[in-house]
Amino acid sequence: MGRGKIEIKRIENTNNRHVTYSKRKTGIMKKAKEITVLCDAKVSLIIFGTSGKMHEYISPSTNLVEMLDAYQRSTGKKLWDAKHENLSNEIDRVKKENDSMQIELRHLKGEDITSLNYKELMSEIIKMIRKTGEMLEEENKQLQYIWHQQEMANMKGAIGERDDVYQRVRDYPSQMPFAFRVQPMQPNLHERI
Amino acid sequence: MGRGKIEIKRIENTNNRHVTYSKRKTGIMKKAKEITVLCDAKVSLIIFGTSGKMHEYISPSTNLVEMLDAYQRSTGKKLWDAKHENLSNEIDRVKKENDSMQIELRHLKGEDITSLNYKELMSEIIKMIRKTGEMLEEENKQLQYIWHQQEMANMKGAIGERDDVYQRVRDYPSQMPFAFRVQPMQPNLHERI
DNA sequence: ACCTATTGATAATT
DNA sequence: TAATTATCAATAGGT
Repeated sequence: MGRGKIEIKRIENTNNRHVTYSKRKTGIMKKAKEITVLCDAKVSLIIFGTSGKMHEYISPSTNLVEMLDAYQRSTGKKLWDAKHENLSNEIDRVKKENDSMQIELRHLKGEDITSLNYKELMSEIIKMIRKTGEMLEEENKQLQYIWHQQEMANMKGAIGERDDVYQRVRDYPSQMPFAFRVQPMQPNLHERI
Repeated sequence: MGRGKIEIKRIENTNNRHVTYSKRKTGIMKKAKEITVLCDAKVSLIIFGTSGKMHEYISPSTNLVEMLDAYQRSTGKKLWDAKHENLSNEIDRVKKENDSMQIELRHLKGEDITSLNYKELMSEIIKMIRKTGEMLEEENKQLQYIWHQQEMANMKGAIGERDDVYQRVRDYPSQMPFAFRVQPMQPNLHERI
């Protein structure tokens, strides 16, 4: 398009190259503006000439950051530098820490396993401890009762009553009168926990 | 440049607009390539049409990130500061979440009250349970031993030995031979917790 | 998509 | 540089 056709290859004559750059730069900018208006397009155009001078055109309906966001969404390419990566990585790291803490919390609260919370769980443990203690206390009472019975028998000096004592032991506790049960030797066991 | 002059304003006919977009997009891309080759220029061209489809051209001698770095150096505008700030804010947010969870965890584990962690606390509880069990088991053994001694005494029918039995009970367990100790009636107590 | 009359861009010249 | 202009390139509208 000019006084003669030209090959598309680097223009070696410096002056010619600069002149052509200037003219074509104007032309491409104009084209960018035109397609923006005519076709509702969004254009980002940045040109650096050999001199290092920069020229840009951005469609008025947008801005460069928005364009680049759209670019990344569209291509999946990441434009960020190392700083950006680092920040993203730190977010990931902290989020993972977060997750594991959340899991630990859930475990402690027992939500995911027993549907009991921490307080309820502790209360269950304490009940179990008390029950264990009571079972052993019952044993003690039983033995103390037997001893007591035996003492009584011995006091009377009547050897013949021994069979009766054995009988009572076998049927304990159903037949043992409540009045004979002794107090536990660790009466305040549960308060100590 | 066509069969008739056109005004540079939005083409309302959708089909015409899309056709024109396609043609002019091709044209501007070609121009970008040409100025790149002819004039040693570096071009970044990104276009989004109304359909949302993206097209780009970057001079082969460079890449988008390099172009944007040059852009920032050239204009002094910072393209990524906004992004960085957003990321930093998210880090802060997540870290705060983290902190409050850590506080909750410490409360649950009782670290702030007893300076024991959860495992240590549980271990203490289990020790206490065992100790409780053992104490009661000792009591049982003691009573069973006494009963056993009394039985022996009764078997012999010797009432005079009674004082001796009382003596042994008072000094228990230091003087009681190990061989006389009976097995606990709840041998697997600790495993049940 | 293709065609082509017509406008637009620009290379060489001044 | 800037203006001119002959020529080539791009494309609007029609098929």
